[in-house]
Amino acid sequence: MSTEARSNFLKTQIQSDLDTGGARQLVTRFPPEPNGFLHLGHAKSITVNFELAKQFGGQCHLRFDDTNPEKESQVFIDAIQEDVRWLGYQWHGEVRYASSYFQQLYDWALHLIDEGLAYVCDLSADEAREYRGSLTAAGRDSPHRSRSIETNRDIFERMRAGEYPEGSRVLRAKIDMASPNINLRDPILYRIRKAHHHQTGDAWPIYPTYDFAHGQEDAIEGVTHSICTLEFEDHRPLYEWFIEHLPVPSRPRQIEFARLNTSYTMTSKRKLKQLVDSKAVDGWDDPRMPTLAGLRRRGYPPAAIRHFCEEVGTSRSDSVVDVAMLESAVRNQLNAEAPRVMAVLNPLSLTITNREKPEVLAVANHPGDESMGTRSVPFTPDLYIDAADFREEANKKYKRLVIGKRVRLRGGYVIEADRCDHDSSGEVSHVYARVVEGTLGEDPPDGIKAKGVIHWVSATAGLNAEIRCYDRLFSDPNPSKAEDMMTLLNAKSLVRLEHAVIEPSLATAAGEAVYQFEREGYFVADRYDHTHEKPVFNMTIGLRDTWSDSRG
RNA sequence: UGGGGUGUCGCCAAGUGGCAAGGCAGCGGGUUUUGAUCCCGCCAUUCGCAGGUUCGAAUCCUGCCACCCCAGCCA
Repeated sequence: MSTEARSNFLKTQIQSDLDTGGARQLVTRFPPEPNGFLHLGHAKSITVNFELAKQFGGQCHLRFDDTNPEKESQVFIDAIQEDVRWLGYQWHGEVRYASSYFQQLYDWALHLIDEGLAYVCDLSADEAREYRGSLTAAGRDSPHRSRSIETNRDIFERMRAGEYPEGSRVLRAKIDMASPNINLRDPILYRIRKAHHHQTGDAWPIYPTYDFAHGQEDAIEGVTHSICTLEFEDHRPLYEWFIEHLPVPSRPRQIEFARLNTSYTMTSKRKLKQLVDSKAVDGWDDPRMPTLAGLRRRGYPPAAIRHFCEEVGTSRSDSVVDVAMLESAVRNQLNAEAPRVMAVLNPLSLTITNREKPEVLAVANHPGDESMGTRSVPFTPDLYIDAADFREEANKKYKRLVIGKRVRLRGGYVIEADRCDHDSSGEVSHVYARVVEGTLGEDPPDGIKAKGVIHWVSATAGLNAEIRCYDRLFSDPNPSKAEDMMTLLNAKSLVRLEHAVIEPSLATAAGEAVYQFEREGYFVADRYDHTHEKPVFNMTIGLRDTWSDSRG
């Protein structure tokens, strides 16, 4: 996969700004509000900001945009930092908080009042909405718009002192109630919130709004390029208005890009919460969730997520990226780095009738990377193979074990099946086969080659394991467009296999270690539930499959 | 019907007046002790539509059309 940086409008613009001296060194920032868990969409934003800083030799800050205490908490602050680090990024300097700038923001609000550019408005929320007008009709001036500077200063200072109840008044910028851009119709700068803040405690009874805070936060930190998503485009004139009318230490610039949407996925916080609350999934870090915690538990390597974000590109057009692209990035990464092992998901007993003594085979850990070495795999007379790998009879396209035919046991001998037993319901319950001598690392001496290769595990030395097979959470490519997404849930998004058997080398697997179970897919030792006594693996992603039972 | 955006292969996406990159998906073929990987090949005479300017247009102009965002004291 190419890590070659492809051109995009952000890089072009930044290069131009750097060339013309608009900025000496690039400074970006990832500014989440600590009110929820990070998901794939955030990963895109994180990658964009950190990679840009890396590419241009600049720096990227992590700043919590914590201006609305009622929705925020320390739990999210901690989780977000862990997720950003897990993704592979380290922000420049200390973690920053919008709340650290509350005093400066307050002083700047006073500055606007003194300049006659802000006023206290006593309209209720409902009245304010009515005065704001509509998309097609201009708004009307608030009756409090012409208060004197002295009066505004006095009331605002009392707001700050906590003298008024919530909702009783707000501070507004005096811009233009008739602007076709509704964000410019005297936007609210401060509202009264008698809420305990996770960082500032009870120091403030008033809190700045996003619009009044964000650009100034950027300016304080020397952020040169404030990169956000398209829905903030209409806010840019306001962002610039504050920068122009306030004595800020630098002049940041806002640039917007299209947020990442992925098919078969949904990243609305509200809907994700619905999935958790309704128990459709097992929590915010369920392996089927698009949260970073979920992707992590699923076994998606951070490098794969980064590559995916790079490959998808950054543009300004609304789009829905095929989730197959993400899956491809994951396979790509794992193919290179995951050691190979064998595990039988649906065990079928197979007895080797011409062997009595156990043997130990040395099997390569990676077919294309000798440096990954070999491991010992016990080969005993009693084995398990997957039920799907045996048929009493089959056509020529079936390249697995068939009575009277040969197949190679991966990493071991070629065997030939002789007969099988059936259970009371007629299902095959036991297969009997023979080793074809002289086939360890060699083709059969008689020239009759094996039809294919199947994986296996010693029944006596193998370990029982729980394997959780995951599939896409939704069966529809566009769940977020649906009236009721719950009807679009994939009923088979989780299949628990309680009786899988894994090869003994896996006894020492560490939590979060990812392996390729040969011929099946990539599986990760669950970071919470996996123990050496009771192994639990999650299916990260299956191997690419260009063959299906319908063809054979 | 106000304002702001976006339209290039099934899905992303480069391209910035000189004659359509790349990835994903798909389809052929080869190698293979994973029906994986890997390797080779195929996959837009055409850039939302219609006009115009130009020797030359996806790129410039005009007019349409479609889709997305905005009326929180959320971010």
